[in-house]
Order: sequence, then structure tokens, then C-alpha cells
Amino acid sequence: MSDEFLRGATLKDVAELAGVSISTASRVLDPRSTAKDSATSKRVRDASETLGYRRDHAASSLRRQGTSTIGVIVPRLSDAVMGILYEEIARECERHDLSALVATTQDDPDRGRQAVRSLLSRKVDALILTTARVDDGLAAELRAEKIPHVLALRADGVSPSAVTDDELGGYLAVRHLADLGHRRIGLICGPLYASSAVGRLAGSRRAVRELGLDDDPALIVGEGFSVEAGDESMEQLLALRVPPTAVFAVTDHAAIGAMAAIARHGVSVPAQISVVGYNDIPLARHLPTPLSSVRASLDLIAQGAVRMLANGGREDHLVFPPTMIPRSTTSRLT
Amino acid sequence: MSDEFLRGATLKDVAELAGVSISTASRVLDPRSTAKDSATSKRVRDASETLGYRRDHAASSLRRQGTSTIGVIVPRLSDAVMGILYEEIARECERHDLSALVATTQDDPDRGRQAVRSLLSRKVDALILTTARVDDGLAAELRAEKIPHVLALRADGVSPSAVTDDELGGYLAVRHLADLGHRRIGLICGPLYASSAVGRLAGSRRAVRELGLDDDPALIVGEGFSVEAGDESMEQLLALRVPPTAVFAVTDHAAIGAMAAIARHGVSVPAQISVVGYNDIPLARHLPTPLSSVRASLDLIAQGAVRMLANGGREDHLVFPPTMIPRSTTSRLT
DNA sequence: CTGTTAGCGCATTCAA
DNA sequence: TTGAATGCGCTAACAG
Repeated sequence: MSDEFLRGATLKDVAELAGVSISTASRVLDPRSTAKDSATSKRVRDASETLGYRRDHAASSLRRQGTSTIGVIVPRLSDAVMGILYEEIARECERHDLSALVATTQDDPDRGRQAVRSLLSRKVDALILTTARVDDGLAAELRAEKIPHVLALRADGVSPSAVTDDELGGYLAVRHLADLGHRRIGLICGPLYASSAVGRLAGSRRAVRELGLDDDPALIVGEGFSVEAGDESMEQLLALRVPPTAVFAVTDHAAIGAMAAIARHGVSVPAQISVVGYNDIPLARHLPTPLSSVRASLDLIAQGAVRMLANGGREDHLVFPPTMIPRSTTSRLT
Repeated sequence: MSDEFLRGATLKDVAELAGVSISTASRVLDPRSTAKDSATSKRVRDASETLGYRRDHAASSLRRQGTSTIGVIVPRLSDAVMGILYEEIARECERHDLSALVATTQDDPDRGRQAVRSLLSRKVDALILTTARVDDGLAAELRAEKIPHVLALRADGVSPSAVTDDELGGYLAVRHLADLGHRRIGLICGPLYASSAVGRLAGSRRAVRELGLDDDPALIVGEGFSVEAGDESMEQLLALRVPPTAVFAVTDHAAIGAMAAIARHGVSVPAQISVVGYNDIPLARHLPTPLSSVRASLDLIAQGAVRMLANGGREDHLVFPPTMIPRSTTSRLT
């Protein structure tokens, strides 16, 4: 084929082949306009086709201000929750004729700023951050610089956000365990820089108080979302003089880690210890012992976040109610 | 602050504030040149700092041909293996002063082409695909159009690639089970459009033949990488008149699904059925029953793929040897 | 509806 | 070392 294939055909090439001016070609090929079926229009499209023309995204977005793409910042992609959330966001973007760009931060505030810079340098129209920290003013800076953004999954109470009602989720989890007769419930918490972790803890604490459960500070452990964190935290709980009969973990991964620790100690789930996770990732229902979990609708969060950006409207703070999904890791205290 | 913060300061703004020409500012701020400490140089950097200048990636890459970014195509990001692999790729890109852009395909060839177009339209310098299919000529098309690319994880035997020795991995898995005395081993396969799945199957078949194991076609089932696929496949295996005493699953996720099915049938792992997975994802060692798995070095694959692109060299076909990691889901046949 | 013209922000010639 | 000028590929005025 011609070299156009190599370095990519330009609008000029297409225009020449179709025998029209560059601007006509540009107009015909404009994805926003509906396809006309005039003769010239067809010639241009044919030319574009045979040359394998691809609009230069850089040049295009340089000219018109705005790229129709939104930047997404996540702590990591190796975490199923974040992977799923990002996919949902990308999917929703597509529906709005937007594209998505990701950057990861490893939950490091510095890398968070770096990610913002990098995405902004790619001229994204707006940002979705899933990395908001209560101890870091990144969102405030974005507000100060008037950079359109939405917080997802984790909020800061100020910037527009789409989250699940983590407080309610935490409450439901402990409530479920209490309904099964458990009075001594371990809480495996996430990092307190994440509003989601804080909310889940607050909710479970409320349940403990309201229901008059065993309120022992030693039952509150952990500060990570990961399998490893859950594993270690559970070890602490099992080392207690009086271990809990049930555990609520801040994420499904932490719950899985907790179950690993429990298994190592020769204790059985749910016969001796009940476990509840959070997020209801697809894996949860397919574990050897299907995991009871609080379902957070990542799809709704994603849709909400993208829509707030797309509509430009002020829907401000979306909060979706979670649902307790009982499975096989929770049972009545005997 | 000034409006520069809003729409982003340009090189012109920086130059004016520093009292130099645009080209001088451009040169000083060129990330490739080492930082000079002349007076002007410092003034420019200060100006850039106070204005919060961010180079316009679009304009920059429009001018010089090339964006120093590579496009990565994965089937999905909700799969831990792909998430991890992408993160490793992004990390390695950073080391080479490159950036990475992802696109997902859901393992759909059409969306694969779409992803290529989209990435190419963003003028990536090269592509890494983890979605190569033996039944689809996408890689061949890239070769025809002379688009620099490397296949990772899955290869087509022609385009440059970085993979693990899947054949060997499959062999090692079955070999491990045979060493434990198992003679009737179930094979939960992946989709045969993926070279990785084909290789693992071939390797396990070789082991079956070489070691004179029970060679029953009914023992070969499945065609998916997912938890669900593993679950369903295991159901088939358990429905056999004479079920296997051990199972090798094409991925850890499939293995987890298999264990879920096994548990539902009240059968125990590894006492009654041994299970081996593939990839050794972080989760594997943290399962209630730690999963025996064949470790594939995703980091090496990622590094290899990026380096082949960065060095531009012809390292062609990198194959990394996998390692069998025995844990608690496999035990001697009693 | 079409073509002409003028930049978008930047990197790189070329002269000084 | 610096600055003036040019154009990357494209879209948006504008005028016909």
C-alpha cells in the first residue's frame, strides 16, 4: 500500500484523493455531524476509507479547545474493585461519546498530583478521582483551579461526588451479624485516609452501640484494603484472649485474607467464625465458601460520576444505598 | 490567581513572565535536555513554576512526530492478571521515560480493531497487545502496516512477543500432580483462540502421554479463563462416572471457580481432589486453602515487551520459564 | 454547501 | 546562547 498507511494519511491526502478542499473533508468526517449522503460526502468517505485515514487526535483537540476525554485516577488497577470501576466508567464514557484515560497513584498523594498533571497535560476535559484522601487537599486544589472533577467511591464532603452510603453499609453488615446472634464482632478497617473506610467503620460502630454489642476497642484492627492486610488483621483478632465470633472486613479482599488466617488456625467459617466483606466483587459468590458481602453498585457510581461531568449539571452529591447479600460465610451463633 | 491557572498557562505566558522568547522557554523546559543553571534558565523555570505551566501534550507531539507513549491493549481490566500486567507495563514505561495508554476489548476482535484505531489516532509510538488471537489476523495487519508492536502473554508465532513458556507450564502442572500419585487428571482449558490456553493444554497433554496417565477425552473441558468458567467446567468433571482425583485449571481464577464447585459437592480439597492453577496471582497464596499454582512472571513479560519497543532492537521472541509453586491445594493421592 | 484563511501550542529550523 | 519564523494536522470563522 502507499506510505499513507505507514505514517498515517492526513486530511490533506484524503481531500486530494476526493478532489475537495481540506475543510470539506474535515466537515464530512466530523464525527459529530450526521452522515450526509451527497455525492461529495460519499467520495470523501471512500477516500478516507481507502487511505485508512485516522483523525489525529492531538491536532484535532489542539484546534478546538477540549478533547472529549475525561481522566480517571485510581490507586491501582491490580485491585479488582478499581479495575471494575474503571471499566464501568470507560463504558459509560463511551455512551456519552467520551473517551477515558487512566492513571494510577498507588495511593501516594505525590503520585496523585503527578497523575493530575499528566492527565491535565493531555488536556482532559475533566477528572474523576477515586483516590480522595481526607488528609490531603488535592480536591481542594482542583476546586481552587476550577478544574472540573468528580470524586468517586471516596469523597471529601465538598467536591461533587458519587459514592455508596458507606456508613449504612457498615451498619448493615454488623446488623446482619447481630441478627444472627453475634455479640462480639471484630472490625477489620481500611486506611482512615479514605472516606469509604471511615464511613464503614462509623456505620459498624453505630450498630455496635445501638444494638448494645460488645464494645471492646481491641476488636477494631487493620488499616488496609488488601488481602494481606485482612490476613494480618485477622491474626491480631485471633490472638485476642476472647476472639470475636464474627468479623466485618472493609473489603472483600480483606475478608478473603481474614478467612485465610482463620483457616490457618484450624477454625472454620462460618461454623466458628462468621465473615462479611464489602463490595461484592464477582469473585465473592464463587469462593469455595461463598462470601457474604455488602454490595456496592460500582456501575451506578460510574454512571453517576460520568453523567455529572457530561451534563455539566450540579447533581453534586450522589449517594447510592448498598445492599447486604448474605451467603455462606455467615451463620447463626450456636 | 490569574486565569492562566484556569485554562492552563502556555509557553508564551511563561516566556513573557521570564522576559525571554518562546523558543528559549521551550528549550529550557525541554524535559530531554539536562537542567542548566544559567540565570535565564532559572528565570524561565521560576516563571513556569509560578504560572503552574504544563506542557500541552497535544501540541508538543503534533510538532515533533512521536509522542513517547505506547498503547496497551488488554481484554479487560477487571481481571487481576491483566490489571497487574498493565501496571507492570506502565511501571516499566516510566523507567524508559515513556507513558502508557490502555484500551480494552472484552476479547472481541472488532473492539480490538477499534482499540488499535483509537490508540493510533492518539499517535502512540507503538502497541503492546495482550489480546492476540490465533483465529484473527490483527497482528498480521499491524505487520502489514508496519506499525511497531509486541505481543505479550499471548503470541501468534510471528510478531515479536514476550510470553511465558505455556507449554512447559502446563507440563509442570500435570507433572506435579502425577508426582503426587494422581493418574486421572482433569484439564480445565481456556479459550483456544488464545495461544496461552493452547500452550498450557498442549503441555498438559504431553505430560499425560509421557507419564502414561489416564487419557480420557472426557477429562478435557472448559473454554474460559474466568471464575464462572472454572466453576461450570468443574461441574462437568464432577458429573463424570469416574471423576478425576486432580484438576489443572488454565488460570487461578478458573481454579478458584473449580474449588467453589467442588465445595458445593461436599468434596474436599486437597483430601479428595487436588487443584492447580496458573499465574500465581497474589490472591492465590492468601486463599483459605492456599492455591498451588504455576507462576508466570508478569513483571518479566512486561519488562521484556517494553524493552523490545524502547530499544527498537530485534529481540523478537522472549519466552520466560514458569515455575510450579506447590501449596495446599495439592496433596498425595491416598 | 464549499473553499480560503487563520491560528491552536509547541519544537525546530535558521540567523544573528 | 538566543530570537524570529515556520509548520505539525486540524477546525472554525468567514466569504463566496
